[in-house]
Amino acid sequence: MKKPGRKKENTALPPPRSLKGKKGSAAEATPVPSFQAVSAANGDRTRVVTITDVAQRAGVGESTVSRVLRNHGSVSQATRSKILKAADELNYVPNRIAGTLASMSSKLIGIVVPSVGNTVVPEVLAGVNTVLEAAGFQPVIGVSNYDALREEALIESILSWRPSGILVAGLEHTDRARAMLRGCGVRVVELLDIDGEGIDIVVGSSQRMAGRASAEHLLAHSYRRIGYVGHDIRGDIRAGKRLEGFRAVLHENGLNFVDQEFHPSMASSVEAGRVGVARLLKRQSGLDAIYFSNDDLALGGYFHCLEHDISVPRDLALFGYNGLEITRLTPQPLSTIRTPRVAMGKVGANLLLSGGPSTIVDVGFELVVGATT
Amino acid sequence: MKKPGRKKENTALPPPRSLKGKKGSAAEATPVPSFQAVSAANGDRTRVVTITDVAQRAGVGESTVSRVLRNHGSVSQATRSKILKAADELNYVPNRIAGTLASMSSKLIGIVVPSVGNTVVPEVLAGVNTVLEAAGFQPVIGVSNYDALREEALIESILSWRPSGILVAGLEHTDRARAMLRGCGVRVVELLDIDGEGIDIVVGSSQRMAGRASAEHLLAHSYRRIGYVGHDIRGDIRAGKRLEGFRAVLHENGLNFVDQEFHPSMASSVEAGRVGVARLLKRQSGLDAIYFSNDDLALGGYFHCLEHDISVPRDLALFGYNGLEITRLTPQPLSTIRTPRVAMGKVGANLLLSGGPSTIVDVGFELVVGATT
DNA sequence: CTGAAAGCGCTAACAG
DNA sequence: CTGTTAGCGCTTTCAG
Repeated sequence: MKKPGRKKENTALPPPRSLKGKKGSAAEATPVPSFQAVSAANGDRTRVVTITDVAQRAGVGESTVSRVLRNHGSVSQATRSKILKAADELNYVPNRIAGTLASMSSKLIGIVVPSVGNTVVPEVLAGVNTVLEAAGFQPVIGVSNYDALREEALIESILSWRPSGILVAGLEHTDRARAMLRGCGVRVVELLDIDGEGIDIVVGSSQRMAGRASAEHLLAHSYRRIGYVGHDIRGDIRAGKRLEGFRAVLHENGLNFVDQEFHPSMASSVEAGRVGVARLLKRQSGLDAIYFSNDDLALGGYFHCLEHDISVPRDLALFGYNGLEITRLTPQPLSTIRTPRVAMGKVGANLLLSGGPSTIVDVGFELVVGATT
Repeated sequence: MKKPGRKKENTALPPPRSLKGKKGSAAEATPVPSFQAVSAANGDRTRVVTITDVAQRAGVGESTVSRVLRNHGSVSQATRSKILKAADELNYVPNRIAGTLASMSSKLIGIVVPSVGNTVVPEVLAGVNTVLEAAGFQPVIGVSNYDALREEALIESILSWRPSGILVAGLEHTDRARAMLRGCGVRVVELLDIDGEGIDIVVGSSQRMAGRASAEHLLAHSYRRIGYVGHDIRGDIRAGKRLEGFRAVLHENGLNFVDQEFHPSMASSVEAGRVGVARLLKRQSGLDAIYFSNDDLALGGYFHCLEHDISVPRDLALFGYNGLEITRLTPQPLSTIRTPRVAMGKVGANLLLSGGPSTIVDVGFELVVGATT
């Protein structure tokens, strides 16, 4: 007699732990020895409740249970409630891994973001999440830390969960990452930026135009001796594009940055802005305005000015990017460019789920004239 | 002839829209038709490459491919490279859904957080992620918005992905949520707070003690007419506990809050702090210090003072909670309580994966005496 | 060192 | 309306 493959254990199924100790918080003296499902080798192996258990308890077939639980197909009210009751009593939690494999369509959505330094990414995610949740999807997230190779690895890893769609930040990816996204067979949304070639759906605003708008604003306000303070933008491609746009306008007007300072920190930060401005001013280049890679840095610069009694914008004008909530709450609201991040996330997620054609959505940006220019 | 079961569809799946107007960036000449797929079975159905395809191409059995790909079990160098080559050529991306189902152990970790308003949660997640990633785990995240029922739903939903562990914020959950966490059979980590009854592993710091320490600090500095500015703390239980601790100390000293202001906003925010302080001061209660539910609020209050030339701390002292980076970069560093968030995340994730016994880890906090008290 | 085959838990035809 | 059954793609015995 052959006995290949794994044999189904016949271990006695311990009564489905009815945890419901009810009776309130405090009490609850359940002895739970060492949690983790009593992996106690052999002996009493704790098995998780399956649809089969529910079916048996309700005295019906598995498929009927499946129908009821997914609320799909018609089932008599009587059977339905019988099943629901059984499921509840057994504390049944469906196994979506199995469901996904069987149905070949998952309720997982992959998301790869560059960082979670400031609130920009979280805000976008909040928008995305609103939509996903309403549609019953669960996000699987990866953080690349502005590292293209890490991003590539994350994409591969996430794709192996066979998500129904994937959202990534920006348009720049390694060739292999792009190839994977192209070939994975699911919708791809690239968020935040629209300057470049997209894969499928692109939702964002032009970084270059934002940079240009910032420069034009400063020039229109007669600032001419402009400096730049940024973080390490080798990885932050979008910050680089803004800088490029800004610089282009300067050039078109026969100008250039008078001085600039790059903070070696990878992530943008308030501190980088503070330090950068301090250094720049120490060099006495006679600046009348500073353009920052984003609001975090601008905020830092602004704090430096506040502390050192540098009158803004009389002595020095400041301009950032993002339009973070905090920038309109500082003693003087900061001049910046605000992007509709939550909306961007919602739009992206909606397009991802909607199944429409590939598109590019420019959500635009708004130049916020604060009191620092 | 019976033909039950599902027949494999032959529907032509539309090729994953190649938005690409080609011409791409530099290289990209790789003929990679369409990544991971196109096993163009019969017809032109875009089928995803499976382990079977790799096995066939390499002329070996599936199990051998599995062994090589998981780097588990011994395989001759020759076969190994043959397989690796085949997998590469086919652009094979393993299906972890299937793998998880078969092995009954996933590389997914569930995470449920209350919000992503400020950087507190992202920082904890960063710590968690560092550890998870290094161990090859992928986080599945849910955001509860400080809503216990939503949290319960999220926990259930996440548990249905059969994660190998789950991290949640705080110790307060609905009875059903707690029951699910207890009975799910995997390790559970409760982060941020340690004041209460934990389920399995608890990593955080005492909110109550933090509140007490704040009060003691202010009293020690002779502030007596203290006010409170907070957001809607019905949902933010931890803020409530801090307030409770603070108030307890006041009572023990025969004092009480002179006045208080709760901003109806659910999430904490800089604006709530600004508005709250403005209202409080308008009532002229002769306050000499204000305790905030957290740094966001404190920051808002500080900005109000800066704008209205209220000398801090001479006219008014301010005290927050969290120790966000920005609080030490404002013109005057804010007095606050700093918690080791990244470390907390790391510790939590490590314990989750390590398989040790249930424990409670108090990561403590540090009272940062800034310039606002 | 390698292959065959039996499931993992669930979904989706298909046949009552 | 409901049960039966054949997989989903992979892992894991078990037998060469």
